[in-house]
Amino acid sequence: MPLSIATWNINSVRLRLPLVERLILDRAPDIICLQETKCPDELFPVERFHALGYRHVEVHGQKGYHGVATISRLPIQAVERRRFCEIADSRHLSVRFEAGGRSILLHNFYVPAGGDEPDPEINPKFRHKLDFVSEMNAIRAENGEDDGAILVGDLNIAPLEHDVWSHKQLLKVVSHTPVETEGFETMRKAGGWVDLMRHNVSPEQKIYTWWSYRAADWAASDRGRRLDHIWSSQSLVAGFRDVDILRDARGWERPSDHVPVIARFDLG
DNA sequence: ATGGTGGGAGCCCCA
Repeated sequence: MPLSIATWNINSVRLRLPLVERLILDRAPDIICLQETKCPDELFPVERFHALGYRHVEVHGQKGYHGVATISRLPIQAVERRRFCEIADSRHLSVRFEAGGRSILLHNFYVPAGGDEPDPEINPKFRHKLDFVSEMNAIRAENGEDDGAILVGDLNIAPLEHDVWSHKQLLKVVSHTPVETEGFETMRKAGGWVDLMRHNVSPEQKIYTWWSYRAADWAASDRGRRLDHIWSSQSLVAGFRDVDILRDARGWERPSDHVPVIARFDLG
């Protein structure tokens, strides 16, 4: 049974609903995980997704900032909307669904960006980011209840050298500092997670999913970072097929600064 | 060598 899961930081779901519709028409992913929806739950455009064949919509939003949503053609049940660092931000939603006779838990995350100054002593946003990632150590790929798990989202960290356009120039830039990248990889491995975007791609090859709005020509300068991720439990790796990064979406009209990433599985 | 852009709220926050 084929299964495709998309993750996309949409940067306002109401403003960019036409872009999500374009993704649906082009790719028809079975499940779409959005971040930065910036939409209170009662104003989420649920009916539009129903009309497009996505009958199952779970949201965890708030006014103005943050917010995640998981939109599905397959039946899903909301499992949890977790709070991290004892702050009421809407940054996590997990759902359960069945595919190929297996029960799968799907986590959708929006990790704090962390501000500009990479010093937790003087920048509380950076402290929050480090604490948030540390608390993610509790999110395990094998949980004893499900047959597998997938974790996606805007994790706001580019862990490897070739996840950024210039490793050397970004070592002191939030998203690629050693304290972030090391904590991130430690957390991923401790949780039993496999980095699917790198599973069949050489660590020497550049991968980006985000390009800043503050570039005169994002495509020409191509100063990107891999901030969006798709992980799975070891149990789903045999069924994993490939990942597609929709770079073209960065050039769509009024784009998000992130592009959709789609993982395809074939679960027997 | 610095500021560049964008969304949402509401006279400034966050990315």
